Amino acid sequence: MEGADQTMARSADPVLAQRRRRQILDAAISCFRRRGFHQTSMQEICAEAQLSAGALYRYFPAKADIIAAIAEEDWVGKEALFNAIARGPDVIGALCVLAEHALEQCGGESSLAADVIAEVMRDQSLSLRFVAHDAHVRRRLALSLASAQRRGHVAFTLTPDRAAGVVILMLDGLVVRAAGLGAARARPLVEDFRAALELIFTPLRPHGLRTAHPVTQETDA
Amino acid sequence: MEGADQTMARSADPVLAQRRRRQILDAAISCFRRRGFHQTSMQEICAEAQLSAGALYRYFPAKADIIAAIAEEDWVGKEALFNAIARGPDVIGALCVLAEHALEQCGGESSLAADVIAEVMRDQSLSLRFVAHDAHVRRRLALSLASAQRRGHVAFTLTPDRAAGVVILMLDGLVVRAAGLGAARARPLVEDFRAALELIFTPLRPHGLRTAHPVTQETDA
DNA sequence: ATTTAAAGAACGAACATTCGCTTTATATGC
DNA sequence: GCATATAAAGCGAATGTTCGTTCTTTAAAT
Repeated sequence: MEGADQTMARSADPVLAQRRRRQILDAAISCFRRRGFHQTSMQEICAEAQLSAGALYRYFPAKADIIAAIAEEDWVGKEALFNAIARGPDVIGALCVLAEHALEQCGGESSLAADVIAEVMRDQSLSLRFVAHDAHVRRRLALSLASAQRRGHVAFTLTPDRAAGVVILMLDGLVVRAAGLGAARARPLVEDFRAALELIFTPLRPHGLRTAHPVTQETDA
Repeated sequence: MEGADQTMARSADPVLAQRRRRQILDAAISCFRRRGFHQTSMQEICAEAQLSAGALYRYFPAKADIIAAIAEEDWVGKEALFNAIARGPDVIGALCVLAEHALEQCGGESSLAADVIAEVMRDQSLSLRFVAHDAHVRRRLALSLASAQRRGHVAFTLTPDRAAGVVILMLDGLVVRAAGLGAARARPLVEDFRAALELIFTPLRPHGLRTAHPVTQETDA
């Protein structure tokens, strides 16, 4: 066999490759936000990334792979957020922060949430990953809620799993409306979200002293 | 100037035109469900509708108009559903029926919900219509809930408007997850939805006999 | 000298839309 | 009634563009 250890020029640097991938992903995210997955051309992404088509295709073999990478990144980020939640006593507050965060991700510019879901519906490998991530998030949130209940930070009558389901339902709804209405118009919905949370999760005083009434004052009957 | 009132032949029949529009819309919906708005070609829609491109363009001047018509139709349908709700005593039941209905619309095949939202984000005229329809639905639901409360069918501590916001949040979440997970996997979420509703809206006995506690009973403190 | 990285022109396929033509149905003149 | 003029309805190939991707070439670094 001819030379395996001949001259060796310019070893492939994985850290530089990772940097390029990030640069491409950032450019793609920016373009996709502006025009959506299928209305954005590869040339647009190339221009935004200041890279040629040939170079880009060295890092992502197809457009679908860019989309998949963006979706994956999004889900991993969400998992991290959910993992960090509800360690403190103020579970409701933490969930509202999460809601605000979700809202701001769609702020000003368009979010990719709708595009990602649309893609998940039609791409089987994306679908599998989505289902897995979703199950993980729900399980994690249920555990956190159960833990918070055990520590006496919060009281609720639902199963932790069901409670997690409800919370996720509302958060997803928030994301959709933020996408459809824009962040500004969707912001008041966070207060609706909070109000619902306070009905579902009765907050308790850190030392067991209960609050008077978890909800708004009554209107006339 | 030659004949203005010469012979007059074959008057344009608006009912036939409407029939053709429907045929085209049905074909487009079918295609769009399968492949999404921007991955479906006009030729595909023509084939599905068994119509030539030239004929199709007589009824819809552009692809975007087909999309807009489908979205509009969807929203009008939703408004009708919300208008009919909560006339009876079982508000929660009616809302769950609505949830089931939303779920089944995505059953088996993909829904267009995500595609529509993605389009709304980037098309200004669509966005205006969406905001209007959304506001209308929310107002209507709030009125229905207030009415049900006045009649003693249900009791809740939230503002009717806030309550409506929460319900819509959850319903939207349901639609998204039905789209992402498929109808089968999303079905259990309807029970979560119902459980949440029962915490927010305490059902009352038809003759005004109130149930014991509008909110959750307390756990240990 | 050799290999990686980048470039960017080139590729065929597919796209939304248009256009000139044909068919079809009807209202009129005889 | 029949022929005919008229316009709506429909057709489908053609249009020019744009697409995602590939390929050949060049630059840089070891």
